Order: sequence, then structure tokens, then C-alpha cells
Amino acid sequence: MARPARVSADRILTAAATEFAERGFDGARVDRIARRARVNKAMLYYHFGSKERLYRALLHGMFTNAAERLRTIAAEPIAAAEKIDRAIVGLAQVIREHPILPAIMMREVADGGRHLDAETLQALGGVPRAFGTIVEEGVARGEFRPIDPVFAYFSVLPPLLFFLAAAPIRRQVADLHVMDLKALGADAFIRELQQAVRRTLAPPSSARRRPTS
Amino acid sequence: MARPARVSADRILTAAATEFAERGFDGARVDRIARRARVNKAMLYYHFGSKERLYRALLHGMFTNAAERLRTIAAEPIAAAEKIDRAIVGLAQVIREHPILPAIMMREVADGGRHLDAETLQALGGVPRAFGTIVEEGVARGEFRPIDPVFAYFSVLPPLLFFLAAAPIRRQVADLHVMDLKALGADAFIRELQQAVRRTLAPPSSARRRPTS
DNA sequence: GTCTATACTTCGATAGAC
DNA sequence: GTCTATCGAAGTATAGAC
Repeated sequence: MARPARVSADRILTAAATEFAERGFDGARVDRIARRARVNKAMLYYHFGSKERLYRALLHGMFTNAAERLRTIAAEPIAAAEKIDRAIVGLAQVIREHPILPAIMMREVADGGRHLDAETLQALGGVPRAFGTIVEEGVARGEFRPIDPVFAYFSVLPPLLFFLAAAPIRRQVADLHVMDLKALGADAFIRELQQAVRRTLAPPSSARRRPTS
Repeated sequence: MARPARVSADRILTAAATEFAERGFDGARVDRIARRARVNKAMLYYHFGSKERLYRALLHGMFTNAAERLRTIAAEPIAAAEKIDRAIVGLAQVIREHPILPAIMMREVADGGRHLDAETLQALGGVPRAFGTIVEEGVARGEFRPIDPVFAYFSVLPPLLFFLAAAPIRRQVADLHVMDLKALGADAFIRELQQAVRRTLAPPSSARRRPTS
């Protein structure tokens, strides 16, 4: 009663993730995905129907995963600032599990969501939504200064995505001796980001209220 | 003694900017670029030789432009924090002049610089380099806390690029009523970013020294 | 410098046997 | 579910006349 079908489909998704991340939707080659998955190209169409539907299935999964993790963090009974710290780490973890997510998100943003359907866009929207919930809660409790949740989101996620996605091009630029770009590692970057965001969100008076009730 | 050649080449560059920004290198169609430029496709090859060389010429120009503007700001006799403010506005201006720059940079980062040659990478490196100069100066003068210039760069440029490039997809997500993403405009975003970066860079003691000498 | 016509290649997708 | 073979569309690039 083995189910080789699922195995194939999963291998295809994994291979597709790499290919789409490295090349983008238009640059990705169905043949390469099939070869990487050690699967016949016809199988790919048998399972997913088209290049575009494969792409959407992949992104929908990743977006849902990321949003779900943020919602879990948002629901924990801890201070809002602590939630933000964990949200940053959580997003970094999602990226570690899907190292191709930054490149894919950046491309999709640049594409204006051309290849996405309503369902996948909805899943994508869950990410800023969950993040915004945390920020709004912190503001309501007086733990954060009044700040636009959308701005907060766009001051956290882009640096994370950009820094992690830019590793290859950073290496290329660094090799030309234009600048020393190698020193800063991913973990150090995450810690710096947490610190910077805390400063950005901190209320005017440093008197931090404890969220007790 | 008119020089229609230059005119064609410029029109091609303008059209290419739009096409590459909207579709990426692989998604861009040489036919569409030619049509948008109201130029015969053969003319495009006459002037630029290939799709890739056209792409590089375009990016090299934009990167040089952005780096040059930052270097000018870095050389002004003003406080470092003021330079950062102006750098943010300056980058926003470059983007306003080349509205396609965010999408192109994000794609190129995701591509790992695959389509760039050494010369263009060098021009790209000038941007973080000039920005880093300002940060290092501020740190040396005690106007900023000790901070990694690379981190500072990656906490400023990505939000700017991302927010501006994400306008189309944000509209799509907003239309699904997932979240109210419409309220925050570009100008407000830039002001918030300036404020956030000031907080990130501010030295531990709020005693701000005036850079008089 | 400009245009038409087309060569050459690549790629997404499918037909049809097993 | 899996494979081979191939179709047809689309795309980059060029040849060659003007």
C-alpha cells in the first residue's frame, strides 16, 4: 500500500521551490524541475496540470506556513515586544526551512502578483495581517508608541528577506573589493534587527508598563 | 546635423526600463521593448547587440545615478543624522525618477546578479559603499551608536524598495479585504522611515552633540 | 540608420503506449 | 502512474535590401 504518488508530488514541489527561487517564474524551466525531482516531465503535468498551478501550490503552502507561525506567536500570553522578537525569529525559521522563500517573495512582489490567484493572495495577506495584530495589540496596551502596523511590517520583513536573499549578490560584490560585506552573519543580523525594531516601537517615555491583567 | 540615433537609443532604454521592471529579465520580451519604443526590433540589436547588454546598460546607469547622489550627500557639511535623512529622501527621489528601479533591484538580488558583469556589479556596490560612509562617519563622531554599516544599509534600503515596489500587490491583497493596506502613502512612509532610522542610530545617551567644528 | 522576412532555438504541453 | 516522442507556439537574433 505504498503511495509513490505523494512522494513524487513532494519531490516535485521541493525541486520547484529551488528552481523558481533561483530563476523566477519565467526563468524556471519545467524540464529542469522534472530532472531535479528525478521525475518524468509528464508526471509533473499529471500531478499539477501546468507550470503556473505548480507555482501557486508551492507559494500557497509557504505563505500559509509563515502566517500560521505568526498567528501562533500572536496568541501567546507574553508582552508584545517579546512577540515581535519571536516573530522575527519565527520568520527567520520559516526562511531556514524554505531557504527559497525570500527570493520567491521578492520576485512575486516585483511581479505585482501576476502569477497568483485570489486564494494564494489571501494566504499571502495573512502574513502582514498576523504581524499587524501584534503591533496593534502593543499599541493598545501602551507597550508601543502609536505606529502604523503596515509601516512596522515593512520595516521588519523586507530587511530580513533582502539580507537573506542577497547573500549571493553580496558575495559577488564583495569579491570585487568594493566593500567589506562579509563580516555580518545571519544570526548577528537578526539580533541587530530585533534591537532596532524594539527602538522603533518603544513608547516615548521609557516607562514600560507591565501587561499584567 | 540631427542625431536620431541617440534619440532611438534613449527611447529604447526608457522602454526597456519599464519592460524589465514589470517582467524581469526572462519575462521581458524584446519585441515588446521595441514596440514600446516605437522602434524596429532590428534597431534595438543594432544599438545594443543583445537583450543582455541592453539590460546591463540600463542597470549600470541607474546604479551609478543612485550612488552618485549618495556620495554628494555624504560630502555635504552637515550632521550625519541629517545626511541619513537626506539619503533616504535622495533614494526615494532616484526611485521617483526611475520608478522601475525597486522591482529591478529586487529581481537582481533574487537572481544573485546572474545577468550582471563586473562593471555593473561595481556600480551597484557604490550604493551601500556611499551609505556606509555616512554611517561610519556618524559613528566616529559619536553621533550614532556603534552599528554595523551593512546592517544600517539593510535596514533602510529594503523597506524603501519593498514598500514602493509592493504597491501593485498590496492593492491586490487589499482588494480581497484581508487587511487595510491602503492608508499608508509613500510620503508618510518615508517620514516614518526617517524617524525609525534616527531611533535605530541614536547613541545610548540622548545627549546629542552638535557637530560644530 | 531603418525595415522585412526569416532562420534557429527553446520551451510548455500533450498524445498515446505500457 | 510512468515513459517516449513530438507538436506547436513563442522568442532571440540575423540576413540582406534600402
